[in-house]
Amino acid sequence: MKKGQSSKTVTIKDVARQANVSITTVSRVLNNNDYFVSEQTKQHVLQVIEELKYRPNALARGLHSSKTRTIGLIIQDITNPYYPKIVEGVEKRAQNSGYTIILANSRRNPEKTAQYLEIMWEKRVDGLIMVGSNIIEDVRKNHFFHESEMKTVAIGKPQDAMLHSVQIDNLEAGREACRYLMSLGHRRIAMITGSDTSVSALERENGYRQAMKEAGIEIVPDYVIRGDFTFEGGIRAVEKMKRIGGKDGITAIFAQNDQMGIGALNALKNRGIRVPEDVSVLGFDNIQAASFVTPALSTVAVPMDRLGETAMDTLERLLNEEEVETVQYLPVHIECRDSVGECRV
Amino acid sequence: MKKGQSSKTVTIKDVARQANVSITTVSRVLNNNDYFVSEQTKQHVLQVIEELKYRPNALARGLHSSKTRTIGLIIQDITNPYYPKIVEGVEKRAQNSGYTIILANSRRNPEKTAQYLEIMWEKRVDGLIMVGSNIIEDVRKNHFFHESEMKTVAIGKPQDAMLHSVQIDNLEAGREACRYLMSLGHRRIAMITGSDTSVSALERENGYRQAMKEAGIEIVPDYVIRGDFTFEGGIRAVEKMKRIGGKDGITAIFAQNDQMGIGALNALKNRGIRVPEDVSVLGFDNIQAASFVTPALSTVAVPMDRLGETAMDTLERLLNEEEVETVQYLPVHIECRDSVGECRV
DNA sequence: TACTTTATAGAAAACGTTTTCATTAAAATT
DNA sequence: AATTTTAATGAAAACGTTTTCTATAAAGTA
Repeated sequence: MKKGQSSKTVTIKDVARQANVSITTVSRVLNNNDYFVSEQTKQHVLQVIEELKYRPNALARGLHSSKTRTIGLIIQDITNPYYPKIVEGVEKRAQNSGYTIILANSRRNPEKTAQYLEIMWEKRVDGLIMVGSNIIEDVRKNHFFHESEMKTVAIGKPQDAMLHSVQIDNLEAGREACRYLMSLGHRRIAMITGSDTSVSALERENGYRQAMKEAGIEIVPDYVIRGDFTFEGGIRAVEKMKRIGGKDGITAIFAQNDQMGIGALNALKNRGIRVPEDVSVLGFDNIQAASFVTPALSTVAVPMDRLGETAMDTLERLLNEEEVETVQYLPVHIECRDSVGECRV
Repeated sequence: MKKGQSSKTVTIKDVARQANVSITTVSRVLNNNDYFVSEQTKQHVLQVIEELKYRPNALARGLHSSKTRTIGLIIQDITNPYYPKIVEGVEKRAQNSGYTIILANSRRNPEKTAQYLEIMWEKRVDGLIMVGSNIIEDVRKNHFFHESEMKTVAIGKPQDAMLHSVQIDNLEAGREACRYLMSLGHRRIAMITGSDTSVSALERENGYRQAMKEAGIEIVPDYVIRGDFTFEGGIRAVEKMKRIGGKDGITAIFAQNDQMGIGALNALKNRGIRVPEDVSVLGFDNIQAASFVTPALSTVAVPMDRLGETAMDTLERLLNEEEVETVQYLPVHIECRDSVGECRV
């Protein structure tokens, strides 16, 4: 423990001293505020900075400017295969433009969301991206969210039409999915819904109902089974279904997410029902596991990476005070794999 | 756009003025530095704080104290099902003790890692958790990492024995896995290795070799097939295997991660080889998809959440200047599902 | 030549805290 | 009653930047 050489972290002062200029000048070359500093001094200062490996203290900077180049990303549950892709999308664009992400994983707990918002406010994040209707609502009602007047973009459908958002059109997606099944000859199409608190779930269901109606097919109430977005929920749903396949059984199952779709696949295997020969199964989301299972799950592919990327792009434009359309829809497509086939009856 | 009432954000000054005390006093009640402030004033100030919904500016605080209550979490690829659980583990503990996470997703790019480290240094994170040997090495060699003298804990095996780390014992895990298969009567056990740059992969392989040796079984070179930790790699590996099942074919396949294990499952189905009747398949990691596939994949379960939690706990103790053992091993266990059975030949 | 402009630079205030030091009033001790 | 201790408070410096304002010297302009 020697005394003299305490390796203090190098500040702008050190650079100034070493370069024989004022800190003002250093600050100027640092910010490239070409505000009048001679090329010569500039180069010299730059060299000293390099020598000393000086990096400005972001706290000091932020304190003064109230800009932190940090954004908050609030999600429900990083463990859900749906989210990591979104996170990556956001992260990609964020890093690209010099923003850092504070990750807030609410674990579906509104209280945690509130805590995180308070922290985001304390840390003066420049903006916020939030994913999922629940979160969006939790945030919208929060005091500190309003206090901060944070620029925000939602991934998903906000109640408040004023909020900027990036979404997929769940109704249209449900409709298309259903039409796709009908185009293969299916008429007796069952649906495993999402949890009844989910807005997306409801819209997908409406899309399905609408498509059926348009095709003049009456929906047997038994064909719509409440699910909960879990693997087990998918299994239970299939167990509840009466007749599957055969002359007047269900010929196709449309699950509102892949987890349930995969659950359905497993339950069908257990009941000795072949997919897609006896019944087709269509999922939603296109998580990685969908391509791992056998038969590989056909699904409505949500562009999760693009959602993240677009959200970050939008946020950035908001932060730059540029105009952006309030709601942006991203297209889905149907990823055809092995679990959906033509109707055989 | 009225002029007078610009809703300025409320600072400690506002609280002080409103409460008719000095900012020193406010600061004192804020920090609960029970340094001499009368109960009465304290309550009064607290009330004003509540009224004004005042929250201290973390930047100003951090600037003064050089403590930001923020940690950096550097991972390779959030999209890989292995990581989200770790992230959640870290996040859980972090939030619990008032730390915020800056997420750095390096996307396997050393340059990005370097950029992130620079930012972490600029933002004065208190500590760092890094996951995976590559990352650990990239970080270890980085200038700003040393500059910052950041407290760090690695998840995985660091080259530098001085670094604190939380790990599983890959060699022992490989050994146990292999012994488990042998205990079911398997002798002709193939291994699909991980990428050859991975330290863990090498150790798991060594464990396997050691177990085989201990049992006096010679390893046919053909039985060890280079993989790359991907689903497709698992498929290709199985395609390369000559005899599987039957009198003197391979009776068990030990894949070094679940993705490859699942790939193997698919390839075997394609070749018309039954699992586990003809051949058993054992994976590694225990990702969610392992329980989704059929037959459900038996696997060496890595406690990913615990790794994250323990890492954060350790980091916290480091930050509190407490003593912590340098390396901590967490136990794995074998998750028995359907893809492994007794050897039938 | 005398005055204005312009390029370059620095001093000092500000950002919102925490902390050190000083001050006062009340209480305790002599 | 005079002194010391202690409880409660505030003023001001510090943290590391950016920015505004001021100052100088060189270069143009009249």
